[in-house]
Amino acid sequence: MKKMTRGQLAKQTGLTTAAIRFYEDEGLLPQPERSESGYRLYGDEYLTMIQFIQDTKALGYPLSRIGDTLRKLGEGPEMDVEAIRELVREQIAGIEQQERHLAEVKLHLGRLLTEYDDEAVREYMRSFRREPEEE
Amino acid sequence: MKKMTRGQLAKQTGLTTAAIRFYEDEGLLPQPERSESGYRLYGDEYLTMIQFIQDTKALGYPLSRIGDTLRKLGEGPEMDVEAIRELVREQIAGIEQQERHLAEVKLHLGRLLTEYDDEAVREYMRSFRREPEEE
DNA sequence: ATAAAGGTTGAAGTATACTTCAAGGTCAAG
DNA sequence: CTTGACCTTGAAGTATACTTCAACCTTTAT
Repeated sequence: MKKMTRGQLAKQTGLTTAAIRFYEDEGLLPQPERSESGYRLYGDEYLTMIQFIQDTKALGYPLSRIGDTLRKLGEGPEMDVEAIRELVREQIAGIEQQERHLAEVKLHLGRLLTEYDDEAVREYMRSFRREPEEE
Repeated sequence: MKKMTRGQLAKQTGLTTAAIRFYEDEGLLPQPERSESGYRLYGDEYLTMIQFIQDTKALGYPLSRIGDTLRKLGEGPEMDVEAIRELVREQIAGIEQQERHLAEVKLHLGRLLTEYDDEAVREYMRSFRREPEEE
């Protein structure tokens, strides 16, 4: 398998080299192999891990938590498969909660476009303004 | 209409009083009316605005952008209704993109639970580990 | 063989979103 | 009429997630 330098990995993933370095420093990514001269050599497993980081970040999880999960996933064959499934289930539950929230907000906004006329939109706008001050 | 103090508004919205102050300082919320003694008095329109901030923040928008939108919404009756509809459409498009992304990630994770057996899960775990280094 | 492009390190800087501190004024209850 | 909860302000501090700087070494192309 061909290994990548940090710059190549950055290009593949859309991250900056500095961001990859940061993730390594924070323990989200394990230290990769090095070449004779000290260059880091990243295998394809780094693409998988970074994909996981990007997906999970999009769900709003902090890097600290992502790092925890990622380290558990990498713990090795001695790790309980059921524990992994549980991690995955948690993640899915989080996604579903977010889906419900999005649907709710979307419904609210959508009504402005479909069910209401211009006067209703003006009304909505008024709810964002201070009422006329009566002295 | 009864007005609230900052603490009451905080309780209603789940924010801290310091966060509300911060939003005012940043221009997300307009300066509210004051009592004789200088206490801020918030009307119900602040509940609407803070709900909007919380919804929009959940979509991943930065406060700066939320502030822009919120100020436009509050600009007054002279603002073009079509411009408001356009803002709302943009917001909905953002939600839909996020929904698609969530569905994709969920599908990927879901397959681990339903379609694959323990060996497949182990395989997935292996993709998070460095391959054995051959010298 | 040299120059540009890209790699290495330690360390400091930035942006976002708040929180916490300090020092004081106000209000409602007992 | 004082105590405690809550309000005010300016200013500094914190957490997260990176980015940028400086100084130097390696690889690739001409």
